[in-house]
Amino acid sequence: MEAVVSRAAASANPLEIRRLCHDYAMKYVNIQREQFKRLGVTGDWDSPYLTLSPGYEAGILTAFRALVARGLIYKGLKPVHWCTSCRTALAEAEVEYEDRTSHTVYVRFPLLDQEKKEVVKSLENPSILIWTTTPWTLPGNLAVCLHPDYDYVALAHNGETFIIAKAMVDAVAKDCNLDDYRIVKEFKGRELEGLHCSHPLLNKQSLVILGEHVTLDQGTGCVHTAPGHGNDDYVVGTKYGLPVFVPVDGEGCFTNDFPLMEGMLVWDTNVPIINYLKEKKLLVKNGVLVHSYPHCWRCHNPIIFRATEQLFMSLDQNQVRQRAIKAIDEVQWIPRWGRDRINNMVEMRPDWCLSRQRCWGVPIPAVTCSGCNASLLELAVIDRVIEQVREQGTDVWYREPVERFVPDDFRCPHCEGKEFTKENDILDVWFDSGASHIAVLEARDDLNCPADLYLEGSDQHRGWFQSSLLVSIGARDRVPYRAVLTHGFTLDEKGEAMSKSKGNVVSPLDIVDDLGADVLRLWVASEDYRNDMKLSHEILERIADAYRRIRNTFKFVLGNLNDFDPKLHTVSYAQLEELDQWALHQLAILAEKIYRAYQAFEFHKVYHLTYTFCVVQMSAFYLDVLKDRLYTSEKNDTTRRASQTTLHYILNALLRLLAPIIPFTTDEAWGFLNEAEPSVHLAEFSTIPAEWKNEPLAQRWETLLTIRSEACKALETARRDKVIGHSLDAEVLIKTPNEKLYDLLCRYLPQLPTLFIVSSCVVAKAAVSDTQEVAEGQLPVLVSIKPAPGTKCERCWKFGIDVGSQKDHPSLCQRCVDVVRRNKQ
RNA sequence: GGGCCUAUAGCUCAGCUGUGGUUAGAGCGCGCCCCUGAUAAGGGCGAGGUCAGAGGUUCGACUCCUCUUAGGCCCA
Repeated sequence: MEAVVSRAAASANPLEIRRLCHDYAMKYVNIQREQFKRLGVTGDWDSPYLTLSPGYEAGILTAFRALVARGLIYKGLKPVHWCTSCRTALAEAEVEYEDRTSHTVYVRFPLLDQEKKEVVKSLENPSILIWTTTPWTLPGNLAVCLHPDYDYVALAHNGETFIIAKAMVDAVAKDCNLDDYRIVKEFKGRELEGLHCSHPLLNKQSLVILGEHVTLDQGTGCVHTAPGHGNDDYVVGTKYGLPVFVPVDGEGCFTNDFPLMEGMLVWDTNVPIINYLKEKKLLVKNGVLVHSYPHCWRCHNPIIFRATEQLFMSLDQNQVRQRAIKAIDEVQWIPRWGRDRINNMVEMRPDWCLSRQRCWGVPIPAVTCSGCNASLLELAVIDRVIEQVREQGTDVWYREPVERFVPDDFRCPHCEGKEFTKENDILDVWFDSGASHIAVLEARDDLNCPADLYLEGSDQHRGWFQSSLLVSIGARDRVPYRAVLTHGFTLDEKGEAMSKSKGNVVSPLDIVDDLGADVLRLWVASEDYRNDMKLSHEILERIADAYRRIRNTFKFVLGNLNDFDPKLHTVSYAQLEELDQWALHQLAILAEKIYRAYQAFEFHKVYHLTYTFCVVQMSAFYLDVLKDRLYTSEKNDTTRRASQTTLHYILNALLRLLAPIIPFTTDEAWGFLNEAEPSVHLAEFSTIPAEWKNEPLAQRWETLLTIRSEACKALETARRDKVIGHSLDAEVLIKTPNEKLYDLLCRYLPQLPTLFIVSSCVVAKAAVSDTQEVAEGQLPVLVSIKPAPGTKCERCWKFGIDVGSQKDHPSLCQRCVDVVRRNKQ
């Protein structure tokens, strides 16, 4: 962001850049806030915590102060991108890659102590051959790095021996015109660890070390290593305890650490160095190469890697690392492998480089003594900074003179000096976010630390989760969170990452515009977020279908509750039909499973459970069967009111259960339910009465449903044979040899036509032989279909022999006649 | 190259979790049919996987181990 803003305002001062960055950030804060609202995200939108607010900034510095007080902050050298003409460090985003022609050199590093290792003892004038495109970094050389597991060879040529990687022999021999060479020895890289070579330019030694970063795509497999001039070199050098040697100053000129060319600009030394190596017979071959090389985005000059003083948080002082690793096991990681992921990262990571050479951020509250040039981090100074930042924000550091932050009686502890200048660097932004448990949780009365849950994508095991943990352990010696949940990433239909260049990006905002926020939310809920989630046209289409189905179920139930007032018409549980009790049993089971799924953060199970419930239990069975009762019974008939009571319970519970997932739809439906709470989001998950769960009843009904399914199969056959069209055209005959089944069927005989949605049913005993064909595991029943006897009642559509028995209602069955007559009264 | 993760029907998920064992389940979609009093709806029936691939352990593996392939996140 600072780069974007700086490019727009070329020659702005720090305060101006900071103002532009602030406005830029606020613009996106507001955009994002509106987007979150549109997505139905719950939040305290009027008082978000913003890392750029004065209170938060003071919190960041409070965290930093605690680390200083515990002795965890130190200065060290670390290589950064450095522009020699701008005299400044560059962030990754400020580096642009352009083609550049570089000098390439093959240089021999003669072995000094070949007698120390058996494998090289007998070699004649052995040296390790390196290749580099930056000859000017050779003065900074401290080591030669080999891969421990690669094969290396000793290649004899003209009375001397070169050591290079076996895989590179052909390329190197060709490049260096080594015609008749012989391979005299072969060994693994690790066998040479600890040997010494003579330094090509300085009167010192170069250590042979091992590193996994060594590659075989270019060079010799032996890497010239200058810890002050490269990140890999720095990291591997640190492992071997090598110093960070930088013979180059801020203007890109050699210091007196390389007396031979002291004061010369590094770019001007490549040729002199090559000539010098030639003289010393150390150069095997030189050439040129066009390759992509980092340049400064501002002045377009090539940049260098140069170690500069940076501020670090130590992880091994006070055993921060060990304590963090111990603390990781106090946290619940969801999914569980998150523990291994962050554990490995904390175990392996280097000390945290906290300083950045930028101006948009929280300034490091250090002062430099003008007398002795010592950089000072003093608690007394930091406290004054915190105090003023809390009131005025961190601009105060840039706006006010240093005297405002240094107590009058303060003297440099090294030289008693009393003149100081302010530090220019800021803190890493990961420190900003990593301090939220101090800047927010500790600061707000309505919040507590540790937090119940941190929730982010799995990339944050290296980001926020880790920075929070390290700041928290370092500054407070406690975990910042009790649980950490991570989700995967959204991928395209093939499971590949979305990117602009691939053109497979699907914007969530477009989905919201096309299908609505609840459909997008339903999709999120439907996927198992613990893995990566695929998004495609088909998937969205499926979800939109499912959404409509759920919404339609709400609509259907609401329509049938139109004349139902729960206060007046509710029927007691005991008065409900068994079918209704079955439905409430199913609801109770569903609610139980959903509670469990929510508690386990398994939202996709909530989706699948409710969706299947709406489709299978409700739409395809209960609601379908209920239509006869709802449409043809007398308005105030107890059984009709019983069905409405049940529907009311079911919808009420469903809306509460789905409110977190489809908040807009459930709240809209809730409005028609006339409940006490004005919004479903103010209602709680309902407690399901214990009596609703009725296992014996459920088991009887499971059998009935199995028979129903047999009946449906038979009805389908009859439909195919043109015996019937609608199921109400049919009479079902069920025969079974099984006593228990027969008794069950007789017991429920009056209800069977309703359950099967047919006009009549007949149950009969069958001989055992009749059902021998029935496969094992299936119920021993035989179902046959014939057209229902009688004529069709105009009102309830059922066939009956009693239709027309009343002269004043020639097209109605007796049941309908009774209802019609009573309604007239 | 390293750490961690994923791979079950067209789609989304079950199953496999330190406890391997009859014909691998569901819903959607699809096909065919019915209905028209949930209608930019509703109902029924049906066809689809041998569990990414290879090898191993075992009497027996989707389920355990190894490798390979494809993909993801984070590093290098």
